Amino acid sequence: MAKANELLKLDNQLCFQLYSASRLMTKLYQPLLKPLDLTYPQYLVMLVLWEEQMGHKFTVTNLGQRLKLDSGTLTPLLKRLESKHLIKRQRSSEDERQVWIRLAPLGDSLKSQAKRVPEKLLCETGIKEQDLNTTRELLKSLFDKADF
Amino acid sequence: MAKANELLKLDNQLCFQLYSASRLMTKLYQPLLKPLDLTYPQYLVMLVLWEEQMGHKFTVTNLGQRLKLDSGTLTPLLKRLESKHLIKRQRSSEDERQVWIRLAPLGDSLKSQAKRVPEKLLCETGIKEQDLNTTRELLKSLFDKADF
DNA sequence: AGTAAATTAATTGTGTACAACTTAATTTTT
DNA sequence: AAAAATTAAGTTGTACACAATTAATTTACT
Repeated sequence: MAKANELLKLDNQLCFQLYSASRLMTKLYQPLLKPLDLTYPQYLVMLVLWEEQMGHKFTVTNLGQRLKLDSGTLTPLLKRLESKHLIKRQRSSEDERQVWIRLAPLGDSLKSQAKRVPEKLLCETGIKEQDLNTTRELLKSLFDKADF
Repeated sequence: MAKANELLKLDNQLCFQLYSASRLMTKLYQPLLKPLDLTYPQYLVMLVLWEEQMGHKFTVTNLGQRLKLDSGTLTPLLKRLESKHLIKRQRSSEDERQVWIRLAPLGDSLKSQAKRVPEKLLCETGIKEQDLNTTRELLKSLFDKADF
């Protein structure tokens, strides 16, 4: 059937556009994150932490819900951030199952440098902020609409 | 500056929407690909091969350009597809640097099952084909426009 | 209270991604 | 033709992702 063949073509699949756009985006961020010594997923974790005041505590589960990542990904990533002295990991004494994650002073001070990253990205890629917002909204609504 | 703080918020970043949408998409495909015993990136490689007649030969570089993946990713992935007898890898005799990749009979026969995957995905997620097309076009134009 | 069920991180194993490098083969220069 | 540059695929090392499992703890329930 012609229809199924068309659907099967790589370029016609949203999945592939998303997949390659996402990886491209990571590559675009890389040179901007290198001075901060952060990988892209590490940067995302820091973004979440930076949204709150310095003393704010997150559990690993909190971060996971926000970023849609599980402990299998987060635990080693957070250990790497800790070894760079950007965050502190501390097992909760109230509930020994939980581990509190919070900004360390070095991680907090990194925020001012990070603030320049989004505008630099727009600038360097020549992406119009309007186009970017449109795409972002469309993606968000598409995935909010579907029930998963 | 308020503007920079807003830009820094996770939800305002297209990068994060792309990143999580892409991973979500992978997860949605997973149950559909499991019967085919394919991972999502393996499925993408197969899509490229299925676009051509059975005898068509691709080099690793060809596939890499199409999928925007390098040999460091493709070589082990292709070896896994070969071990499942879905493709054949054969070093070219004309140019010994190259390796020809082509569908094996089993890989070719898998195409008929794979044809159902895209429609099943739309069906199971309730995503409207129209919304999907709009997003796909917007993403494509956004990334074609930027010069990278 | 005491046990079952649920929750939280961590661990294990597989499979990408990709930078940087290596090796071998081919092409271009000189 | 020999040297230099380029190209193709593979290798190595690091860092995700994530399914499945485990271990420790807490909560719920009888």
